[in-house]
Amino acid sequence: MSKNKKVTSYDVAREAGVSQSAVSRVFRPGLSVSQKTREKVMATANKMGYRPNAIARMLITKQSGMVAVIVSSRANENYPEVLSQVSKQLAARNKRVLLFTLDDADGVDDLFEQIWTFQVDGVIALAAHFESQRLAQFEQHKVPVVLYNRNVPDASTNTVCCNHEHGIKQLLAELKLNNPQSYLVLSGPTDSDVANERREITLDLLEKMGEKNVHVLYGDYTYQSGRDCLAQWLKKHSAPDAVVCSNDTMAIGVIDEIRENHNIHIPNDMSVVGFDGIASSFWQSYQITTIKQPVEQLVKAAVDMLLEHIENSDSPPEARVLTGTLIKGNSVKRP
Amino acid sequence: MSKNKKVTSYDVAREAGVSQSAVSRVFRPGLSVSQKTREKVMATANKMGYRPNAIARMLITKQSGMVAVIVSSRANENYPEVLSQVSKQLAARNKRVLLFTLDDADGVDDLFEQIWTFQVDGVIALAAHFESQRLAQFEQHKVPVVLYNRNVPDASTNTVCCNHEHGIKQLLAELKLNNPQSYLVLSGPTDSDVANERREITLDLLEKMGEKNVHVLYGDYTYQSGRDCLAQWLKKHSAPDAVVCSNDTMAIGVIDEIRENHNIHIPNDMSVVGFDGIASSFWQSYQITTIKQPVEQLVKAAVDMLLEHIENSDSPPEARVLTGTLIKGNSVKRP
DNA sequence: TCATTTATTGCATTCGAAGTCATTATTACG
DNA sequence: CGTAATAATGACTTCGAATGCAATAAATGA
Repeated sequence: MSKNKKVTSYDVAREAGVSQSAVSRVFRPGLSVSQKTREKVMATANKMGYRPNAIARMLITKQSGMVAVIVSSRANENYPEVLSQVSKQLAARNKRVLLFTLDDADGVDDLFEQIWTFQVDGVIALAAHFESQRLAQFEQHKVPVVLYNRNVPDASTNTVCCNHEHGIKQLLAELKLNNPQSYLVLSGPTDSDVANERREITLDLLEKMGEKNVHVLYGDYTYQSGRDCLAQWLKKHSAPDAVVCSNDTMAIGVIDEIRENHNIHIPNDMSVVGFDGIASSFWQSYQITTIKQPVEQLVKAAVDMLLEHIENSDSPPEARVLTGTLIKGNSVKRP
Repeated sequence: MSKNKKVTSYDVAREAGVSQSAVSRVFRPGLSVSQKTREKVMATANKMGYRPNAIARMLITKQSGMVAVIVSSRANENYPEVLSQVSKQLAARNKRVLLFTLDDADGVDDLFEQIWTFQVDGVIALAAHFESQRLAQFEQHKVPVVLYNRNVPDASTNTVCCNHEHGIKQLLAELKLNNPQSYLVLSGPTDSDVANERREITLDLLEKMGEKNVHVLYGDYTYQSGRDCLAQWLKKHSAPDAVVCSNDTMAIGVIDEIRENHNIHIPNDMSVVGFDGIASSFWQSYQITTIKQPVEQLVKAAVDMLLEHIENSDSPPEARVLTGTLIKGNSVKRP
């Protein structure tokens, strides 16, 4: 029945007839306390409903035990799974998630203010785009950061990423089995680094394959944009043999648009591939041929890396690239 | 170029030739500081890269500015949207989100420990089940809490919820247009309060409508469980005329199962309804008749309520019930 | 049993900003 | 110009737990 004010370590100490230090030591693991006082303190602490105040602890230890997780609105549909994994895996390492959602570029200034003032131990950014000068700030403030799902060429930042080139190569090989004569590349928004990377890799590979008949359209990763792009295209052009989408959601949109408004059969008349391996890409009605990102391993890599840098502030930046798995769905004809 | 240690208000004060109090005042809005010192302090602060330490502030003000958001694994597919809304709306009210994911009942003890130690200003629980004795703890610790998407009968807790009864009534009325002879109710998991509520309401209403041929199956809110339940059922029984699913994801599973393995046409031979109005329920290939939850308004209600209780600790508990909108899709035949 | 090592304990200080209060600088006004 | 009212400022204390250090108790060995 705690009346009105919070119970502090002093209150417990007084009640248990020990010093405040003793109480503190009982609640810190691995410190020298006799069995007798430990029990005595624990008993009174429980009785009084005492819980150590993490804020005070943070102030003195200079470790907040919190990791800022930044979710950009450009993160695609697999972000809920990623976020849930991040939370779980950080919890297992005794870190809490301070969540920030980033809507537009405007919010970045404020976001960074928050990050510095909240003294987070580290930062994980999901698919967010930061200028390199922003990234430099992390170093200045000595806050370790890991970029999830982003490749930074200059290699001075910690990144975890799925191997886009390898994945897209596999997808294109799968498409090539049917020897398509025309390609439509459905890119994500140009303000998404991942989208740009996927598009450029796709175009490069297609060029290397000697494909001439390649066109690019720009969506925004959403279902509707997948539909709209395809509808738009078919108004003026004939159907492409293969559609390469930068993510599964747009691929689903493409499939639905074709189904509703056009007399084209997938995969017989047209092939569609996606990327990510989100849950709905496996649904019976779609069964998209795609690359499934190894989310759990990616997150594990990100968390491991972040904690390494938190514990060891001078470990060098690192880029980990994991390989996704090709899912042979039913949106590409199998000869 | 901050060398190694963090810049504190004292450092800025010394550099700017003022007292620490002055620096503090500059960074607190609405306090009496002359234009001259304000500028002087701001200048040196910027030069030195000073940011107020939120941890220290929390300690003295006894306000962490953080709200714990608990996401239960039982939260269904619309939780990413909810979470994103929560984060946005709390940010607008100058609160940060400390995210906790709750996997199983085991984690609850630990979760509550964390909540108390981190001195959060309030808690929003998404679709989580807590024993009433747990809820009492919030009161003891004087931490305001709002349960999202949960109805608690005893009314001593703040809750925000979609009007299940009204919604389900509309869905059943929609089904009734085809005068179905048999109903299959596909419930969510029994350890989810929302699932139980939706199921019981459904059964009550069906009984009041005088329907005799009603059967219940239990899934776990997932796509696969929707498929499995229906497959299982059809092995031994004939197809029901109407399937009432506790959420959209299972409804999608039901539709896909029918499409793949059975010669039954939806909606001509069988009607299916869902609940939630998740994005994929609108997709062309499904177009489920469902109730769309007013997520933004629900979250706004939750956030408003929480902040009201944070600012005014003796305001009485409140239950807000918002009404969802019936989406007339294509999974129920329209006479 | 006594000296010596080792395990416990308490005191006092620290973390960094905020707020109280008394003091000083400004302004307003008769 | 003097006085009252107001604004601005700084010294000092506070929040609650952690920790270095010194003091004390327990354990070990001779």
